[in-house]
Amino acid sequence: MIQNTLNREQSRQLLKALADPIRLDVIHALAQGERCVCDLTGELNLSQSKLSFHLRVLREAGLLTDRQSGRWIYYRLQPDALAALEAWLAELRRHCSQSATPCPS
Amino acid sequence: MIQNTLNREQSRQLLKALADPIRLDVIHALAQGERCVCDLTGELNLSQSKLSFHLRVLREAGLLTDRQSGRWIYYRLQPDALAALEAWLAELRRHCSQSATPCPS
DNA sequence: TTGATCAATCAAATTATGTTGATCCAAACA
DNA sequence: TGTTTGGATCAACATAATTTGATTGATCAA
Repeated sequence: MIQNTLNREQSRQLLKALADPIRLDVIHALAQGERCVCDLTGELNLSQSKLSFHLRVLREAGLLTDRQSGRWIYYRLQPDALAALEAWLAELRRHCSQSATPCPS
Repeated sequence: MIQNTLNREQSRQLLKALADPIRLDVIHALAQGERCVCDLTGELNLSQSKLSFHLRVLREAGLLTDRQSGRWIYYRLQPDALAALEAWLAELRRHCSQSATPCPS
């Protein structure tokens, strides 16, 4: 996530990745700080392949980054992605309160 | 959307509602201001029942409100819902940069 | 080396979501 | 009234996402 303004497709990817209960559990766990995959499986009580699937979705959306150290892999939240979504939301509500011209127009 | 801090389920509802290309088109259209359903079908080139389905999802998530005037129904964005999501995102990135304690722990 | 462990990946089965066309309801107008 | 129009809803179908269990590759320790 380099730029700060998301296009429609980028924001959709982020939103879709976030819109799942298990992935929100992961996100909340990582909001406390970086964690190893093996710790997450225990903490969230998930099967290994299930967690791995959801981590991949989040990583490919740009919400997480990972680093390897020995045989362990550590994941952390990518704050830029969250900030970009925030900016996108803020932009949306700038003009939205304007009333419609009555139909039939 | 009364309160300002979302729980996990509320944020998931909002995110899920937003995570769809057609619904994002609707959201972007309404970000310009209120619109009548009949205008939206034309503007977004959607069948009536399809648009109605997606409007319902957005409305039930709390992202839109509607008002009736004669036989037309006008939808608008609910800025509080967007603001609540923004706050939720901001909270997530507060502590997320802390490194993990190395495994095995 | 060999065996054990961490984690990614795959195919098959399951579940959840979105689409379509028809039908229904209420408001407006003749 | 009867008819038209805007919009919601429904059931059947189509598509997409998730879960599961098995397999694989890489790292490390014995």
